[in-house]
Amino acid sequence: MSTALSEQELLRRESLNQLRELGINPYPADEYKVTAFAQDIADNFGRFPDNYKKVTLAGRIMIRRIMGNASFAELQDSSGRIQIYLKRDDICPGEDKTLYNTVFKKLMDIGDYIGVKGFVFLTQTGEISVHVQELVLLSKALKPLPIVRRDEEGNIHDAFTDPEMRYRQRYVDLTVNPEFKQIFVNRSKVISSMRDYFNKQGWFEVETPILQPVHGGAAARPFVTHHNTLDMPLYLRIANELYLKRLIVAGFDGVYEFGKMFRNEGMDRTHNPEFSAMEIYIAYKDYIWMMAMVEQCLEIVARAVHGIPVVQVGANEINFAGPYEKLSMYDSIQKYTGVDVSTMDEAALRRTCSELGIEVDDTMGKGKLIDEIFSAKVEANLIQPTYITDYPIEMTPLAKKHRTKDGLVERFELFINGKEIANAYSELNDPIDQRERLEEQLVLAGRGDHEAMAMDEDFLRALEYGMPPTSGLGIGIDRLVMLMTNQVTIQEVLFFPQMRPEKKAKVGTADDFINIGVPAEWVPVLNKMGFNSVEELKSANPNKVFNDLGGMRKKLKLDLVMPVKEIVMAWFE
RNA sequence: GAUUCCGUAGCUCAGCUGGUAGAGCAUAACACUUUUAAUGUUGGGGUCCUGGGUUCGAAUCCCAGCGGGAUCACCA
Repeated sequence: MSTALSEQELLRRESLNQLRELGINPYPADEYKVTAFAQDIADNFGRFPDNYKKVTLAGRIMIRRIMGNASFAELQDSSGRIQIYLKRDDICPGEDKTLYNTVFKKLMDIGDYIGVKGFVFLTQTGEISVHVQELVLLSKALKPLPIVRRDEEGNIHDAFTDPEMRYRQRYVDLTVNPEFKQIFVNRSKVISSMRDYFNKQGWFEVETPILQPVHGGAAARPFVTHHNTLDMPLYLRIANELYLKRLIVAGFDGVYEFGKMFRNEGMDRTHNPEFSAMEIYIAYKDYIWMMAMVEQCLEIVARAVHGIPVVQVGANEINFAGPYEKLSMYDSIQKYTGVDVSTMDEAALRRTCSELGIEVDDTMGKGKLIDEIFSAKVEANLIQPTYITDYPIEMTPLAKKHRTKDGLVERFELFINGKEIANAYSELNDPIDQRERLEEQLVLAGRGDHEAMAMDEDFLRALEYGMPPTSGLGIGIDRLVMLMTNQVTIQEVLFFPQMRPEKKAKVGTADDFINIGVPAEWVPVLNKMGFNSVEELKSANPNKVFNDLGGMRKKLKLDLVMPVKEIVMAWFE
């Protein structure tokens, strides 16, 4: 798909042609050996000026200030920006001043990648700058970047903030708003510090199927696809829990996986259809042990990102150092509503919900009703890390029955800043109990709960061979990253959040025009004249098009060979 | 899915009770050898999201659609 080109895009394409005519390859293949970075120079030039007498940098031109035979520009590399100083007679020591007068001043643009060699110095106004002695073009940019300007006080003018454009064109966002890169650097630290911690404990990183014949391990609607060779439906995983447990059956003591999960549900600022989760299963442990492990792990993560365990999230200071508060689900409901739901049956729970003003429907079982009360009345109050423990058995088909409390399971969820971050069980390893619990899910599914779990016979078979007592944990990585980077929306912590497809511009491709005989270099001109598809062109008057082509050539000062009339007429046949 | 706000130049945005579209930056030309939101002078650049309707006349009012934001609902 191509779109009609703007004036600036046409000019940049014309500059591209002129560069080639000057014998300059706008997209050279050679390695460019970089020896210095903007941030390092800014940090260390003052102390070690001798180290910067010969530097090579590469990056994009972001600002130009041309003053006759000398110019300043700002070069942006992966680490930051640095000012460069170009003097005509320094980069063009001989008679030929083309490199400065034409290439730099006329044919290069904001956004182009260049390489510079030179020495670092201090300008009269005291700005650390690179005095350029050699300048090369590394890659020509054909689309103009949005211009974001910063003044002396650091105020940002003309900020590029439209969320739609930032998410759809993340490459533009991170180029002109490089401060957002830090979120993704911190995201990487969250994941790598967790992985380091697990590996140090001797746990084993694994990969399990994303395409699953049965979608198990969680309650959610899946994406369905189809495998042609097997001629069967496959589901994108909503969880990997049942596969990781199979690996515990197989004899690994500790297995973990970072991976994408896919849920065909709503999208909002905390939900993306694909999201990242970490699940870990450790043999011979229980959920009490797991709480201590999570405390240790999250403190390490917070320190990896911030250096300290205390993280500012919105108006709250969250302390990730353990131990965290522990509250049973029933106690938490009692604490925040004053109602004791521990002995209620389904009918009593329904009455309680209506008294509390909570909407329910007929498909909801006892477990779901309790969860509704919890979600509505308790969750938002849990700011500091808090373990909610001992859930009703009905809402947790994969957790072991509580060792002492009837009707409950050994489960905790970790809430931080009012959001669920982690979920853990003493895993159910009694195959007969597991079968009954999954059968109860089928009953719920029959009542219309489309999130009830499916039966997985192979998983049950694995349990029948024997799974050691095991504790398992899942952590929502995106939400953890949101906490660690103080972001309110999941889109800000995903490079490429899901968006509706862009509206298709109703224009033909350049190839469509070329196929009817239009020279490639004239296609943008036709677009400029308003012909965005071959059909539009063919419905025009051929003689007028021929005349207008000449007019456009003159108007845009295009250095193109005018096609002869017969060729233009042939476009209309 | 509901409610609500928004969609104008490459970018950020003005545009009143309807009268043929404006600014800053970017861009083009000229000047300028230490500037830094560089500066000065002069230009060019628009499917006012799309499609209907009302009207002598619509960027503006009405309807529908598309896209996005926010809030709510859904979502362990």
